Amino acid sequence: MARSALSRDEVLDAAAALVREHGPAALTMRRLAAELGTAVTSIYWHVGNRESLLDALVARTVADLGTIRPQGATPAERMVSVARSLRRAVRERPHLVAMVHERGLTERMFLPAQRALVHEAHAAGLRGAAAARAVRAVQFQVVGYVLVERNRERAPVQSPAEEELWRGEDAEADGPLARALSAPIDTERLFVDSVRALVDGLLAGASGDTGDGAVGRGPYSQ
Amino acid sequence: MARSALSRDEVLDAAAALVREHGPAALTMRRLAAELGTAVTSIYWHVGNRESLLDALVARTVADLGTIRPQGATPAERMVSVARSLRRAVRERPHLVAMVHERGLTERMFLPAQRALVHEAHAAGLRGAAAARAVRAVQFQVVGYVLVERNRERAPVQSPAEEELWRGEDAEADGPLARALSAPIDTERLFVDSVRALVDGLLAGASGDTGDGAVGRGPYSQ
DNA sequence: ACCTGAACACCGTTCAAGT
DNA sequence: ACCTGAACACCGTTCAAGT
Repeated sequence: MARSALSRDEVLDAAAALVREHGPAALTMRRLAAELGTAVTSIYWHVGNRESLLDALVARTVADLGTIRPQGATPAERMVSVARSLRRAVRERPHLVAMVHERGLTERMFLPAQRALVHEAHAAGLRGAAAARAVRAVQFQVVGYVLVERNRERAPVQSPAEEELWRGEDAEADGPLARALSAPIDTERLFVDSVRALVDGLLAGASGDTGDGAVGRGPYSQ
Repeated sequence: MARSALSRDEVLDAAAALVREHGPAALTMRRLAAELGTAVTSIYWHVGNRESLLDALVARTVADLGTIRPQGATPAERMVSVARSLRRAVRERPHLVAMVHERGLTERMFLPAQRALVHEAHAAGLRGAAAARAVRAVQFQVVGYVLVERNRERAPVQSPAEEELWRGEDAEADGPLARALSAPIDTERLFVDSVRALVDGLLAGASGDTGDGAVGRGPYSQ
């Protein structure tokens, strides 16, 4: 006997929950059916096949990450806030974002953020190619950082890695360096510091609503 | 009748070839056996199971990317050369590197490069925590860039993506910006430019064997 | 030491048949 | 319109049996 009114959204919800709680490998059509209390084939009626089920899940994640609300008093602060909220959103659904990444849609996922960055770059007084360069620089930086960070977290114990480094003549001769490199990274802080430094650098000299409207010759203002 | 002397290396070679030519999905135990002209179960004798076969493939890739020969007259040039050769190595075996990434070993893969960077940072006169910060900044930048780049290449046609952006008031009001953002990125150039800018910025003011000992006037001074 | 086929439990997917 | 079980071709893996 069938349970009543299985809907496509219900299927997607259950699939997303499965991925969230047990990882992508746990998402099999049969297990999903069991979870929903239906026959495997019902799922096919609603979502076509596994591939398009994953597509839908990925599309959903892309949409979820599409809501950007920049916060802060200055364009620089708002750009940093965009970066931070993106990073937080990614960390809340790592598996799903990994699936987005596997499907090559990471950039697509960050498009709303790109639009927000364009807006802020403009507000900061950047125009034309310089604005485009700034937006891309920040975008690459943020996306790249998050990917690297995710990777570091999933990485198994790198037993030989750290110690191997100390055997280098350079590290051996420089105690503080060795200690600094062996200490765990405060990734939150490194992230914010990097983004802020980059944004400050990119906006330096641009005229905008940053206060006094001073104009200068910044590194990227050529 | 068995073919003579199947070796573990032979299995790994065939597996790597399969991944290189047809992608990771094509690497099934049965197909691999067919490719080698042996029974499926022979493969199990040599490599244990599929998981450890993949482990071996990944370990091999990590080792392949471990040979770093910095080139250039100055520490800055040599750091950039490390970044460039890493990027090239990744692009030669995208599937295998993706497998390394999936297993969370990207950072481990870049460790030899980190050592090289430590050496050059030292040669440039950086010490202690400042040297560590510089090395990590470059490492995150390079790894992140390569990951983002790979992702962009695999991404399907982003039909709504580009046009959607132009509808933004900011982009519409700024023709050069819109054109710049719609133009394809010269990723090779953007990569080298970014790395060079970062390295210059990081090394600025440090005393080292950079030639005549002249110190740059600013992070991005050409 | 190395290889083999048979067998098991699991996949995704199709299809004719139900209501 | 929606759901079902049976069946198919494919997996990875184990194991007893060969040489």
